[in-house]
Amino acid sequence: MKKLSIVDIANHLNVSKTTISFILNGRAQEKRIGKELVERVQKFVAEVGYKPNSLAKSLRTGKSNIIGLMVEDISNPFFAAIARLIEDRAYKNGYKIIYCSTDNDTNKTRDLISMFRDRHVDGYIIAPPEGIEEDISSLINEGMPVVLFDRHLPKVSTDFVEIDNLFSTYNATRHLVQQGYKNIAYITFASNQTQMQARLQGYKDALAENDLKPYVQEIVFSQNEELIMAPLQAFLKKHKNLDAVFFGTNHVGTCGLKVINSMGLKVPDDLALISFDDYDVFKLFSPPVSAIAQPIEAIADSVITVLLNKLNTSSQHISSQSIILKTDFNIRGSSQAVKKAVLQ
Amino acid sequence: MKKLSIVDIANHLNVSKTTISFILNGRAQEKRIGKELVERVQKFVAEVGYKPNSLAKSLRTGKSNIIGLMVEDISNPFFAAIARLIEDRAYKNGYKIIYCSTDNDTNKTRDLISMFRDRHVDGYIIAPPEGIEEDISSLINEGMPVVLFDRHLPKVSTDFVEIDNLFSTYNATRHLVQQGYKNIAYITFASNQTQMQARLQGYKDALAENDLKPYVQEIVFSQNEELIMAPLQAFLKKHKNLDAVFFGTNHVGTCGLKVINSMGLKVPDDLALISFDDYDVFKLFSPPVSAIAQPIEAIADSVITVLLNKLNTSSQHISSQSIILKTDFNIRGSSQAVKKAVLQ
DNA sequence: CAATATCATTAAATCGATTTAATCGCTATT
DNA sequence: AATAGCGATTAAATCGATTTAATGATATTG
Repeated sequence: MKKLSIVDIANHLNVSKTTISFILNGRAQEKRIGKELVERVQKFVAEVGYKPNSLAKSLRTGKSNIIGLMVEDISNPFFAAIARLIEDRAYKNGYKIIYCSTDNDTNKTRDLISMFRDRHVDGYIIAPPEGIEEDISSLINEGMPVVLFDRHLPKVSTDFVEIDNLFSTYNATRHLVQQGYKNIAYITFASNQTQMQARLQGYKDALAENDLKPYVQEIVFSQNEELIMAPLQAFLKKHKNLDAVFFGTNHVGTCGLKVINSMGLKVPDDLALISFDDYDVFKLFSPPVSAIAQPIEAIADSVITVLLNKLNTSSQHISSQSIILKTDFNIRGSSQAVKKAVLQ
Repeated sequence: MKKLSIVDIANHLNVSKTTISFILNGRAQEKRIGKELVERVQKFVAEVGYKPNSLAKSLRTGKSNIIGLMVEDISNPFFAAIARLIEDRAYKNGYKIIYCSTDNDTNKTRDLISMFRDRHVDGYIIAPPEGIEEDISSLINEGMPVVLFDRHLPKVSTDFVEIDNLFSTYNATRHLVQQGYKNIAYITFASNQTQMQARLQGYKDALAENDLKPYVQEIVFSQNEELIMAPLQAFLKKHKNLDAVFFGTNHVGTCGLKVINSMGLKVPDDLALISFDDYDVFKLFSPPVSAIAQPIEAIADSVITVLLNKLNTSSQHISSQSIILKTDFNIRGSSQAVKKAVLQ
């Protein structure tokens, strides 16, 4: 029982395949096709469960109804959650997702973009690594809808969705200062990506305003957690005077907790903590760790809305938009009184 | 600057497109095409960076080099990790992944399978929900390579990769018994899936062997964590005599920890804990929670290896295989002496 | 009534590849 | 000298849709 093609349908009904195609694509009225013919075709198509071959369709029309989604690492809970929400919205709008993890590797990303292009995806959602500016630009020049998220590329003018990174860390750091902490470290992955730089800057700004000395440790990213924990531990051991630590990403945060646990440090008596990204680990740590929660749903919603918009309006000359979303600062592990004071 | 097609190449070189196709598909020798011609074509193709249109290719050959991956929920860290590993291996072998989350919803899964089929994916990797037996069977009957994982469908004979669920919970429960715990509860999601039933059975078996009374709480799955935590909390409040709790999945485990935290229970003095699936939360909880770790890499490796095998050997009459992998029982939060005793 | 519109439908071209079957020029065989 | 065989290449069919341009039939118009 082979799959039926449009020709089979046409033959069986003694109608040309052109007519079938018109009817199935809702152009019956426009083409003034007889009402009973339309019904007869629709009935038969429903009966045998015919579905047009989408490869053939794509080949002819140039559309694939596939969106390419490139995250940094699908096994990172932040990206997994975003991907999940985007997937749902995309499917509801008739789009499928092909996804992949870039590992922030420029060459890998380049390959992946070329594979996506090859597959004729209709649009791209990308958390871009550095160095990929030209490839993205050429996509855009070809008229491809591209939405960046989590970070952006200053040299590329396109739509992107981000959070207010600088204010988030600035605000949280200021909170630490107000609590009376003096020696506040910031530990992050070494990266020139916009979001990482903005977060670092927010921290520095808050310290500078209060004439405090910054302690920054940048760690080279690695799949191997040991290689993250080792320098982290060395840093903490070197700076015995620290009374608070700010983790720049969820991954640094969990690695940091492991180190702190293994060193037997007490939170927040020995060391107060804040992490970027909120996450079960931080809520369940005892005492729970304060964290900056990104608005995952809003990010996913914005990304897909912007992209669908671009897909549906063929005019390429809408000026691109940047959406900057607010984060939530979830203060934990401090007394009720302090919470109130900070939240005003 | 439009994308080049094989015709453009052919015209430019004054050769037929047939020849180009043969050369590009490595059939030059077989077709005895002149050596310098081959070189001339290859040089030009490399020069202009021509890449065959894969849609057209798929349409003609019926192959897509796409693997459909259906997990329960990509935002669940277990599935996210598996997906990531499968993705890597697939890309290395020239396959792309289209993935989706089934939510264990039979109807949604049916739709998704039909979408995958429509896209002509070459093979399927599925963590199947119940009730999808017929759809999977029909895929297999059509000659599609299908590999199930995490669970299997008893009424469908196909390859699958699983862990030894029954032994895992049996062994861990027995450990609790040996530690002297008497009132051990098992909290899980209500599900007839094979892995869930096997885990439950392992727990029951261990208790039965020791003439202990089982306390089982089955919770209806929900996206909303409140709806998981509420019945969980009610259960714990009802059975004040419990001295240990076994969580059947990572999600139940983290929700359980939240409830236990909010109730102010001390672990393991008030309540000893074990969770299925190991996970940062359990390692960082204080004191850390014992957990059964699935061999993520081995699962992903097995799955993709089996599938690639099926894709490469066209003969469909290799008997299907079931791969059952061992888990690691990570005992935490007990004294060194006890650990040694248990591990022998 | 011839010319023109309108209707309803369809033949044929097209998308960009693969693959089958044919072609053409030579050489070897009988 | 006719035929067969081979080597190198290609014309044409095919995959399954969409879309343009055309067709035949009927209705309208001046």
